[in-house]
Amino acid sequence: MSSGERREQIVAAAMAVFGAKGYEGTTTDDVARTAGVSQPYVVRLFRSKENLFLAAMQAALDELMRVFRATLADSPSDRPVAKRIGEAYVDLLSTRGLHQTLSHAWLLGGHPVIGPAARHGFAQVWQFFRDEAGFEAEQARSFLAEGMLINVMIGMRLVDDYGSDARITELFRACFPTELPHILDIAPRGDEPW
Amino acid sequence: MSSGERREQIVAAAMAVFGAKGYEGTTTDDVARTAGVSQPYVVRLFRSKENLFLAAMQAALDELMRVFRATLADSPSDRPVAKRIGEAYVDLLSTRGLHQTLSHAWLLGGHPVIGPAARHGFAQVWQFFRDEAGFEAEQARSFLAEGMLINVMIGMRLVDDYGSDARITELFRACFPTELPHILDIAPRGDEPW
DNA sequence: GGGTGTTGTAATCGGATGATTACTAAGTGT
DNA sequence: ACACTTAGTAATCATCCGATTACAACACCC
Repeated sequence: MSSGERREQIVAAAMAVFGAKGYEGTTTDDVARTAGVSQPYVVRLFRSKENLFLAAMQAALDELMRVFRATLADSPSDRPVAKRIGEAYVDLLSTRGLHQTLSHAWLLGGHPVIGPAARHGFAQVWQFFRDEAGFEAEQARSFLAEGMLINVMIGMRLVDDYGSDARITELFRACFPTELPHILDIAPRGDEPW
Repeated sequence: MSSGERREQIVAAAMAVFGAKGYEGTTTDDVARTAGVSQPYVVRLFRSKENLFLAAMQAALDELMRVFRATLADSPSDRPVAKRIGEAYVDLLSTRGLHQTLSHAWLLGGHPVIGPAARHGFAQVWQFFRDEAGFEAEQARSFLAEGMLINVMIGMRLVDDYGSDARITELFRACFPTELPHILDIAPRGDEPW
């Protein structure tokens, strides 16, 4: 296999594992095993764990923006843009680890290398909503806030309590009045690592 | 000093450090040094790092609920409840690490011990908004979402870019139309550890 | 003033982990 | 056949970290 293909494979594995266990909680060996290669090879291809995380974070951002732009592009325009982008965001749950890798990155603001990269990526997302999607500042803020709540609910594995805890069930119905079955279908659950 | 007082002191230190560096990113020695005691003593008082994190998370939740209930109790009622609780939440930024310790906890859903504790704590917060504050489900959801966005902005150290990045400046003005100076005053900045 | 419990530390251990080194195997061009 | 590059691993190293042990200082009580 070419090293380029291996890199992609490893980045996908890194996104899943970093998302599930966080930056510090993940070992390069975890990623290597998930990708099916040896630990030293991961380090050699990415030079350091820090670099590997940056690659995973960037891949998550790239995929996020790609899907958002595609959603804007093939616009049926029979339904509001915000609704369609929101659905696209939820559909991205099938790209394992994407939301949570970003969530972890957002919390690493104090890290000397990851922090600035995270701030830069976040600013790009804001810019997309304002300039490309045409949202007003207020709408962009509200949209981001909803996204962060979804990230938290996913990261906390709240789906595990859906149906057994009345409060959680109510929260899910408030968040996803229409897409609930889809969410329950594709959200990561407690059976995943950690 | 009594061991009870020491515990409180160490829990406060743990909240600050866990908030800044996350669960896995924090060492028991970090917490010990911040609290001004030796590392073995921290381990002996809390039995394990995991237990120490649970104590810090619980302390953050207790303080959060205490302040929220106090805000409800001494109600001037000249201003809407949601506004006053929102301000109380921002004021809690002066309790170093509270928001971010909770943020990290919310992302540890896959952890066999911390995960269930986090879900339980989160459900309690939801219950407070619904039963004690009298919010409708929709309002509670929206309120939680705003809180999560604030947590992310704080954890990312976005304040560091306020004034130098136009997009970030705009985001802050959208989030805090009135409280901006106060936020810039009390939010943790890049000069803190990590 | 010696026994007993409490607060606290120094020293250390064992396992984990990121990184490095040295090596193998398989192309690829000549 | 032979040099050279590329993909990949096994073995190992140095460091870090959570936990344990053993011990010191001090208070309180009788």
